[in-house]
Amino acid sequence: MKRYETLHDRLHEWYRRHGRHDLPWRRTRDPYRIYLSEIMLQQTRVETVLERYWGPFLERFPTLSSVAAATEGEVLKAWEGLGYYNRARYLHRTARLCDGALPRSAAELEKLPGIGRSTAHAIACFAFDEPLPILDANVRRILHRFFALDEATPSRLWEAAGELFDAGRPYDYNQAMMDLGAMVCTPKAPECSACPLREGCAGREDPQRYPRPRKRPGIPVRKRQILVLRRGDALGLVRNEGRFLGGMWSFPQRIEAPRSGRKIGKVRRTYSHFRIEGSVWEVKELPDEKLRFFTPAECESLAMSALDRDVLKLVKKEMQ
DNA sequence: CATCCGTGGAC
DNA sequence: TGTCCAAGGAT
Repeated sequence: MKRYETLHDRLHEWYRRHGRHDLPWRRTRDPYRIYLSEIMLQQTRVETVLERYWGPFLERFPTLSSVAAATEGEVLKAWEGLGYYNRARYLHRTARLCDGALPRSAAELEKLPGIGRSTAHAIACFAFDEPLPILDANVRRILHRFFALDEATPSRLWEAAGELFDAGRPYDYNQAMMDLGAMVCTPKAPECSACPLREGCAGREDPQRYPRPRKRPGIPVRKRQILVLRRGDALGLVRNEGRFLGGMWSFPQRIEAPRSGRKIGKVRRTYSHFRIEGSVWEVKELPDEKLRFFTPAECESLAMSALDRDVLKLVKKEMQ
């Protein structure tokens, strides 16, 4: 596509000068590390991954084989605090499916659990130089503005992504677009005057108009009773099944308050689509529950959600 | 196509 | 405090 040659040149020059070249996953071609970064960064801020997860996780799991050799629980533990824990379970499944090495094409990568089209393209491009565009939140916002799209289907956005794509320098193009979206073409106050694509941008007169903001339904509040059963120094926990916090250990929850027990505090937490307001009770008995008992020290090696970590903190205060 | 799936920072 | 949102994918 000759049409965007000048804009591509400006984009690359902007990226050379302002890009985040020090990001650790840009300083490696190790497919596993690139893959891990793409999974960690799904719906997660760069700063969070950079500061709290990248180093510790790689120290514990330096290779794809080391992930495959671990239990799911161990991988979840290393993922603790990052959220969207299905990512960690898919990572574990993928590691076991791959037997040491990731496939080298986007088509094969996309067949693996937890890897969709955009992530497959990202890994294939960044690790194996396959010339394919990505379509993350940054690129999507740029495309909405560049082509003045109020709203667009995924199909239309992929088409737009392919149109603006620079197949001649796929690695730098994709990285540059993500940086541009994160640093210049931002959601709230885009700096169009600093944008290397401004001359071709159909939306630059009113960038805030694109994309049209999605109506967010209010999230419901779920009131829950959180039950703490002690057996000596040990606490009764259950392992979540299903997709919500699947594989993570939690204090049991009920809708109804216990008939007897002592209230020791409150916790609240907002998830992606609901909020929990929990009353924490110390109870003496808890029928019909598949409990396993762990001391607070043993809990440190279990994968627990942020809410259950808050509950555990309350309980430890009570036990002193 | 709509809904589900966490967390914490910015404002 | 409430709201938005950040390198998406599975169902």
